[in-house]
Amino acid sequence: MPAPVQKRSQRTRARLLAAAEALVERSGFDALRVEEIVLSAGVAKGTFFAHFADKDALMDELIGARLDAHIDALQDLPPPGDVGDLVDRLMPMLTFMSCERYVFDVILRRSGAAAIEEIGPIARTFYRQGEIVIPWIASGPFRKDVPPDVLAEGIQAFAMQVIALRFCALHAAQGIAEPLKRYLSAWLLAPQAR
Amino acid sequence: MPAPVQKRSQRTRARLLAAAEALVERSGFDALRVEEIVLSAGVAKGTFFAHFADKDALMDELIGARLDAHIDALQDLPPPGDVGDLVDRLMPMLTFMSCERYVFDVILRRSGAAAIEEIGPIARTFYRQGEIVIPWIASGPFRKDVPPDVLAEGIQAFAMQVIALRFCALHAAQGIAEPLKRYLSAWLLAPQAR
DNA sequence: ATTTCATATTGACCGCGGTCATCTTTTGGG
DNA sequence: CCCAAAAGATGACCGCGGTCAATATGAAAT
Repeated sequence: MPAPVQKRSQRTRARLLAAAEALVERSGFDALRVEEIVLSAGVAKGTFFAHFADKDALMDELIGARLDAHIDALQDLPPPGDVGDLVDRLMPMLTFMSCERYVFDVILRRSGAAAIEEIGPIARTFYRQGEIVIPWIASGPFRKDVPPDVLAEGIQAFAMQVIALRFCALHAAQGIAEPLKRYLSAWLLAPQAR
Repeated sequence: MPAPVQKRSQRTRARLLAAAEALVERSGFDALRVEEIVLSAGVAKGTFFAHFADKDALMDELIGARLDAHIDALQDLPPPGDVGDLVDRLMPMLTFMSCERYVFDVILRRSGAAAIEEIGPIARTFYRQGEIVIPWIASGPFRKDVPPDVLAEGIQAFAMQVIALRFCALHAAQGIAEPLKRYLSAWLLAPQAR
């Protein structure tokens, strides 16, 4: 982890990531086992933990990569025309975030930086999402009495809330988009505009 | 767990809870080990899991009890005069929720019901909190263009957001109350009133 | 080439949550 | 009072994440 210097080390790390990716492809994130990864990559167990602080750090990498791809797709779009637009754009990412309970748990644990210097991939995607959404909010048809960065943080808070509720049997029936649109209409629009 | 019938069973369960409580008192929630609990309670390990589905279920019980005490303190109060009042009332509970990272993790996992029939203590406290806060919102000086139950859910979302941010090194410095007041001022007040 | 030292790798081992076949105790019916 | 069935308790065992002293391998210095 602390700056891999030898190229052998880089290859090993790449093999571990590739093996993990393949296993996830086959049976999902929740079923991923460190033992299977090292077996498939042909290295010893200890080697894994020489490259990743713990299993969560690997998940951070894998999940962060997918989130990043979703964020990339949002880049360079014009501001959304209304709340429905906004939610529709976020939906692919939110759907992935809620594809497995375990995935959402990892995201919750990792969405904040563990330390100032070492911000993980997932935490970085939250930051990137802000960078994209804030200008949208600022130039779109949304309330102006609250700073756009605060509104953007609120969007993340409500998104997490909706996903969390989705994992309860009580709320599993309704999807993510509808409740989120309800929340964000209240959050992003000035009363007279609603 | 499925309706304890014999009184011997009830005593064992009570001993387990008492032992766990004592251990938490001494060294906190995070350091709690099932082995220590059963050792201290004088029962076998398997017995523990005959009374609690898993360790989380016990934590649900312990943490839920403390949350309940905080909710009790809110009962029968008049509506808060403003957002600051509201946050001040919630602070004791939020402070407990953020006393340990592990405690917050358990609350996150358990705040939704696992199944319709079996709502855990923590999920129940979230419901209770709603029952108390909704009338406050409805009769207090807050915006009326959004139903009070939606506003109450938003309060919970923002509270979780603020606590989650507190566990990041980047945001640890600022407390919980100030950021929460900022969010809730934007959430609960109509623009012209701010 | 040989030595040397930082860097990588190894795998036996540990901690701890959770399981289950087996044994013990309680209870209700005769 | 006795006995069978249900309820409860037991502890050896397992899965899996994570550790660490020992070992191997690269690369720079002589």
